[in-house]
This record gives sequence, structure tokens and C-alpha cells, in this order.
Amino acid sequence: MQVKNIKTDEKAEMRSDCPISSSLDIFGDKWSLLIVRDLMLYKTRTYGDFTKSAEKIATNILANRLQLLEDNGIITKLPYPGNKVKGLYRLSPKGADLIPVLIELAIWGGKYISNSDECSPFLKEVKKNKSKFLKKVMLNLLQEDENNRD
Amino acid sequence: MQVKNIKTDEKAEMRSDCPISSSLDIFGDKWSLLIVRDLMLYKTRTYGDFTKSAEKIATNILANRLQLLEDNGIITKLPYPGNKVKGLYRLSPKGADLIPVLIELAIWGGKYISNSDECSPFLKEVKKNKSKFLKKVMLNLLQEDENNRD
DNA sequence: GTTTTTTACTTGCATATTAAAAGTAATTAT
DNA sequence: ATAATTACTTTTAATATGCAAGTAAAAAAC
Repeated sequence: MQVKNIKTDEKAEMRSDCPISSSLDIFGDKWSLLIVRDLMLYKTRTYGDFTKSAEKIATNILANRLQLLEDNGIITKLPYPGNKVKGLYRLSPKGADLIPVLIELAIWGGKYISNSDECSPFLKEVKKNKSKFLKKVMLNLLQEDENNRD
Repeated sequence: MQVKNIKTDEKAEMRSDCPISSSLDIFGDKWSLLIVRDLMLYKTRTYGDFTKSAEKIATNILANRLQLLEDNGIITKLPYPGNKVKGLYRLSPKGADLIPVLIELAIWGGKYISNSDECSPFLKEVKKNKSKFLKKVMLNLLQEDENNRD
């Protein structure tokens, strides 16, 4: 097995008790937060949806990260209504609480990396009113949540 | 060369124009933001200081990340006053603007990862008044900056 | 109802990155 | 003059990544 499945691992190795370090232990890589971003800002909900986003994640990495995020309670996998082969990935409340992290990442990137401004339709809205944007995204996720109770 | 030195590389490969993705292209790993944290919250300023922090970074990784962060304008390396072998690492304004990202990471980690609360002396202060804490840290960095102008 | 397509993965392999330990070279302290 | 610091670099082994191809179940098309 090249991409190790942490689920079969027993130890959840933490490098220290620092909350920043522990957060990075979970999603400190180039892909995990992009999956969270897609669930948060776009309509990305199935495995296939994730493979279609701009950064072109490899399918083995995607499967590994979805499992890792699920193991860590950041996303949940539900059965897709009316389709037995598809899964429906959702952000858990724990995952939704990463919104502020992503907002700050987006603001920093927008400020220091050229061309990113126009390409992220949300950045303008975020910069205009950060807490309003946060509430809006959180509300969207909650509403979707209600729609998915059976 | 096992740890590739990006400085000799020409291409700055960006996976997409998304500001979140581009940010992660630079510091989306388990170590870079810990270096930024140490410069931001602690008195860590020399190579040796970094090797002493709790997460025990390997020296080759440290050297690589310091170079990468410097190449990306997030930190600067100054000569250490009165010592020709030491270097003095500092956060640039671009690096200091990562404070909000680290604050949100710390808040998330503090909320969802046990034991991290008591171990980060700053977390209480952050939670009590986020923007006050931000201003304080920013001011500290600016003052240190002034002290280091010759 | 049989073939084709879609969907969600898994596998194999080459390459890249990481970690741990040891080594080096230039100061700096004793 | 000798020992210790400091800031790296190198070596080697273990892991992780990226790409291409493969698989198995279900769904859609014919």
C-alpha cells in the first residue's frame, strides 16, 4: 500500500500540544484544505466533483484525503439519494469551523499573489464584509444540512 | 540533492489562480507555518532557536524551509549583530500578515484538539479579544523592526 | 436484457520528499 | 591551542506523491 490508510493505524501522532501544530498535523498539506474549500464555497459533493476542480488532484490522493478528513471528523460521507454508487460528502460542524481559516488564507493570497483576485468570485465579498460572508457561508451549509435529513 | 532548492528553480509552479490554493502552494506543509509561528509568538530568531522548538524539526528540512520562506518574501535573514556565524531571521510585513491565519488555526485547534488549550499561553488571550491580540503581536514585530535598523 | 458508460475507487511504478543521523567548516569561547 | 557553538550539508532509508492504468458495482442506453 503506497498511500497509507491512517484508519488502520492506531496512533494519532501529534508533534506537540500546540494547537497550531496539531491542526497542521491533520490538514497541513497541499490538498486537504482545497477539499474543504470545495465543500464550503462550491457545489462539490461527490468524488467525481472533486476530480474536476482546477487543481487536478490525483485520484489516489483524493481517496486518501477524503478518508483522512472523515477519520478526523471534518467531513462526513452520506449515501447519495437515489444512487447506490455515489457518495455525498458534506462538511461536519467541525469542518465548517474551518471557514475562518480559509477566509484568512484567501485574503492573504489575494493580497500577495497576483491574478488571484479576479479568479476567486468570493474574494471581493469577503473583503467587503468578512463576518457577513462567514455567516452567509455557515448558513448555506446549515440549510443544506437540513435538506439532507432523509 | 534530496531537498530541492527552489531558488535554483525557474518555474514558480502554481496549481491554479485560487488565492487559497496559491497560498498553500507556498506554505501548505507541516513545517512552514510553525517557523512563522515561532517568529511571531516566541523569541525564536536564529537557526539554533528553531531546532529547539517542541516539534523537533530536522535540520535539513529547517534549512530548506527557511530558504523557501525567504525566497517567497515571508521572512528575511539579517546578519546577527556581533556574531559572524549566526543569522537573524525576521518576519517581513508579508509574513506578519499571516498572523490572522495563525490565529484562526490556533482557535480551531484549541476548540477541537484536546490538551492544546493550556499548552498555548496565547490562546486564552486570543479568544478573549482577537483583534486586540492581533494588534499587539503586529506592534511587537514593528518595534523589533525598528530596534534592528542599525 | 445485454452492452456500454458512469462512478468510485485501487494498484503499480517512477520520482520526490521526509526523517534521522552523521559530517563539515567557520567562527567563538575557554 | 583546544573545545564548543553554530549553521548548515550529506547520506541513506522510509514515506508520500503523481501519473497511468485497472477494477468492480451500479446505472443508462439500446
